[in-house]
Amino acid sequence: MYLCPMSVRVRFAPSPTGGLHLGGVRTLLYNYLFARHHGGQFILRIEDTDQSRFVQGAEEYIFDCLKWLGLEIDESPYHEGDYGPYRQSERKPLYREYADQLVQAGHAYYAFDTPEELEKMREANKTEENPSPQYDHRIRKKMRNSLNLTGSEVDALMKENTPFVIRIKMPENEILSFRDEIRGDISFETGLVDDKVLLKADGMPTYHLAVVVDDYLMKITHAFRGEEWLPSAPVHLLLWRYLGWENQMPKWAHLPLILGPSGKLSKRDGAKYGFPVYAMNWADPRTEELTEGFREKGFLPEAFINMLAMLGWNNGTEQELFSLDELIQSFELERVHRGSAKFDYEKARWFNQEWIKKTSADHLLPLVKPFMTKSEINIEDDKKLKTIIELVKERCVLLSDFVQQAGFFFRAPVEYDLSAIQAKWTPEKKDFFQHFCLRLNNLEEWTLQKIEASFKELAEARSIKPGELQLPMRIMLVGGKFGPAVFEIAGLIGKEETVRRIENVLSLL
RNA sequence: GCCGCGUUGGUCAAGGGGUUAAGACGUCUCCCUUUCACGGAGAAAUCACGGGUUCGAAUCCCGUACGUGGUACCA
Repeated sequence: MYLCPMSVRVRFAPSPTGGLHLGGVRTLLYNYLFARHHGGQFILRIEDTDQSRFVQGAEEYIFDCLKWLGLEIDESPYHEGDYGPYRQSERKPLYREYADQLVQAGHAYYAFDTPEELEKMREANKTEENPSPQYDHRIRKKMRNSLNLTGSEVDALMKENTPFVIRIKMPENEILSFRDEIRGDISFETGLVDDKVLLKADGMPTYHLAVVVDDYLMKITHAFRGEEWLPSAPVHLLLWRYLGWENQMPKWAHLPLILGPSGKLSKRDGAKYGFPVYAMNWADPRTEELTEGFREKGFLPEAFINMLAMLGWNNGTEQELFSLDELIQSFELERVHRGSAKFDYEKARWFNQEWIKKTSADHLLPLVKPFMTKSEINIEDDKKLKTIIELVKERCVLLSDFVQQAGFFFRAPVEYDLSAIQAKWTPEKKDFFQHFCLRLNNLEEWTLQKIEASFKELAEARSIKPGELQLPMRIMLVGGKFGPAVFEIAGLIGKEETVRRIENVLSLL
């Protein structure tokens, strides 16, 4: 006998029903960080047990997200491993076997109640103080199931292919306790939990059965999921016990929720408050509704990951900026919070700004270009764009900000903030710029030093403070009150363009 | 209704019996810069409430309030 070194296997199990929202990505991220921190494996299982909710393209979307974020998967439908298949729909026959085993052992039963009968039961038992009656140990005695029917009655129903589900038989009076890695000991009274459906009438398992069977067969050691699963934990615990696998049950951790400005974060919040909720754009093929993503909004994946990781975890130091590798290195489950966190878009923007500042122009270039192209700014010279990115990146919070901050280097402004000039405009200033254009045309060396020297010389000769002329000059070159130093801009856009833009604005005044 | 989980500035949060209760975002003021940023200095702002335990409670215990989740043949 010897002890194996700890081998961690963690799974993320998205359901392909739409985009991936903040909470989902964070669960994914924490799963990933934990697995990598322990040198373990990260596997992806797809929960597509409900075919009616399955959305075309949603599975690919999940993989695209993983790719964008740079998270590698060890096993999944697309990266086969030893425990496949990894889609629940492809594992269908497996579940029936275990469900029957539970029935045989008396821990589950067949229920033939139709949706109408269930509705009737709920209606009949609904009271003022109990608006949602459960199919529990009290109610099950009055329903059409194998606990109340005789063996031959059940057989007959089966022979007629009557639709049925398999429900777990919750004990009437037991206290179940388990340990949550984040919250500590939690206990539930079994009599208060309903007889959850394990196998649906279409033969597909519910999440409850599938998660237990798959985690067992896939040898999962740690299972992290959202807090919304806490109330069904007793059902899962019982299944592990009844199936005889309790000593192989993974360690559980329930992650706190991410809240929006008013309550639970929903994709509606995005539209309402003007920030993305999904990782990447998600266009629902059924409704054609588009939900904006962080990627398209102009976030760097590094910043998105960083921001999300810090929403519910920190390493106890003042460090806030972490690369993925640093996160992997310092991530500890013990430091994940119990309380839910409210998402703050301003802080998310700050993370992105910091990441843009620390990312090289080389790396930024291919990410910025699509935003320029989208705004119909053609980039023929990548090298020039790279120089400009370096020059303006500290003024950009989102990648989309490069359009405003760098666009005027490639294309004359479409609109000019003329009011900023007109406020203090004088004939002397007009005269200054007319002469300045002449001087520029005669400048033999086009460098920012020469341009600036020429500008200041002329200003001195006319006894106008150079400072008073810089703002008009800026408006002429970029259109508004933004951008880097004016002479630097003039240097980069070239002599002809500089003169053209000045003359153009002079004609407008 | 019942059950679960939670609660440190507006937000993210450190601190887990003795602290002037860190830090960051945001806000405001000032400096730098005659643009916008970046950078620098500073300010306002917090232990949900009520009871215990203790010499001493943000910290431990019990209530209450509030928030949030579950209570589906959804995950």
